[in-house]
Amino acid sequence: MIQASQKGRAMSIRVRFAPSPTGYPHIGNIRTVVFNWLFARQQNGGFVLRIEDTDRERYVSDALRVIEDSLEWLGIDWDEGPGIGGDYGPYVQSQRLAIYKQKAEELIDTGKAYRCNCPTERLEQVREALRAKGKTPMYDGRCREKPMGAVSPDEPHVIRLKVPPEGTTTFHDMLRGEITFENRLIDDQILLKSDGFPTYHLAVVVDDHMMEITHVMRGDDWIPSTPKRILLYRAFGWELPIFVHVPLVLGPDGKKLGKRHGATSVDEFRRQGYLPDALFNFLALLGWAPGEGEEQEVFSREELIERFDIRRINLSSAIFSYDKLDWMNGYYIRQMSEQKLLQHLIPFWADAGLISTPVPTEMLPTLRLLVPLVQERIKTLRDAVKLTDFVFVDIETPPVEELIGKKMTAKESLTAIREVQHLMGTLVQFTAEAMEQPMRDLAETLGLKAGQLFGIVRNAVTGKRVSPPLFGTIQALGREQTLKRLENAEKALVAHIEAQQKA
RNA sequence: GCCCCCAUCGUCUAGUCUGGUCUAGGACACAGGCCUUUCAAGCCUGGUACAUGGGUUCAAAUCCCGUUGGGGGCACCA
Repeated sequence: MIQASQKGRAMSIRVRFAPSPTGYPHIGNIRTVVFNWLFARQQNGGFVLRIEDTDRERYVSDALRVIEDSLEWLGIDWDEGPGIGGDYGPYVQSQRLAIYKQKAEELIDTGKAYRCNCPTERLEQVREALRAKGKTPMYDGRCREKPMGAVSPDEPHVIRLKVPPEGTTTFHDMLRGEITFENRLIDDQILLKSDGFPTYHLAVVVDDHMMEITHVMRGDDWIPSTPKRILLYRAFGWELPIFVHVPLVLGPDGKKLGKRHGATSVDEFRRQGYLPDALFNFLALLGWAPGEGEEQEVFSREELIERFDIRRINLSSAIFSYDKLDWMNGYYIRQMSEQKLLQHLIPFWADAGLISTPVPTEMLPTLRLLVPLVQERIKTLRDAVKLTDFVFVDIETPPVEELIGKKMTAKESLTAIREVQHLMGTLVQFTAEAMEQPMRDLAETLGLKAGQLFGIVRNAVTGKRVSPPLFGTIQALGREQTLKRLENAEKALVAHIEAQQKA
């Protein structure tokens, strides 16, 4: 953690991630967080985590914990925030209510805001009427016209911003330039709700100002409501931060990524067996590219920090490609040391109920044998489970058709199985290296292609047509299990041949 | 409905700001091939894109305008 910035460090940039604990952080928001974090780390600036828990109705109790866990898992650290504090705290908005209230009252005193006690039903009616006329639904300003004091501070009410009825409001976006809105289409935004909590607009402006945030980088779904906040900054007489609206991340259907798109929360990606470094790399490249003819796709965190450039963020939204993420994750897996991969794999085997944790010492050699076998075959860590489950649990003897080799009879297959049984039973060293050549020799002796023989054995021993390399698999399985499964296969073939003869 | 943003292969993108070097490059995915005990991995090859109409210019993917398309927003939600 770097020391929280002092006011004197005017040169230092400060950005923030300000999630609302109404759900788990999803991958689209996190992509924007990645941009913020990369920028902060590159500029040696501050990265602030602030919790915007001003919606009491949608509050999810464990969301804060999951948000923190997700960030930590992805290797995104923050310099100030809940738990660790900082010079600008508290960093949880529900602990700052007095500030927002005071700021809202200030605006009433200066004539920039007013109290409104219109009931919800009336507001809905007003909006509906405007909608029916094809106009933008918004508040009609009834309470705005009332004399000061008409709505008592003691009765239930909200505080609204007085938006100029005419003219335009323009702000500068670092990526898009000037964006202009007509004031007559901007609603008299509620700043303070009747429950005493601020709305997003008030809280974010007050906090970004007080916390000296220099760059407000967020999704471009916030563009249409930005003028409301620009007006707020002006009402307070505060300097504007630099606005950077980054494009949204879309689901495969082209719509804003959300709960309906299946696995979207960071937590789900973790559970599915994605590596944090791979996900981070992928996310950094979603809507941003180093350019300059660069064709590299895999970047270390350090490289990304070094090369990230806000100005190179794309303007159009990007569809989240699970295919490319899978490829990248597989790539990272292949780059990993076997020892490291083993450590990553253990929790997944354990979750599947295939092994217990802590891993029993006698189980470790088996796992170590399995790692190189699966390493280049899996795209996610969880893929290893299906690829190796037969090593840990008993298999069903496969249907007899699977035990008969290509272009072979049942009898020939039976002979082959018996020869393999003999071979496996008499091997001095039960290792992949020791069995490969004898097995190849055996195939030749039997007049079979290696593939024919190995196919039969693969089915007999793994119960599958597709498996990791056969000899490594057999070694991992061990002599006892191998012989047992070969015996079962032999019995199945014998039964099949007898049945054929009777018919 | 109104407002705002955006527009290069199916997808992520390079190239657009500083027009010519772009018969548009890379990656993922897909197809074929090689390798091979299956599946992968790896290597090789292939197809697919400047939304559209008008300008400006000797020259436009690149600049301007319209159209179309896509997305987002219009709450006492963030």
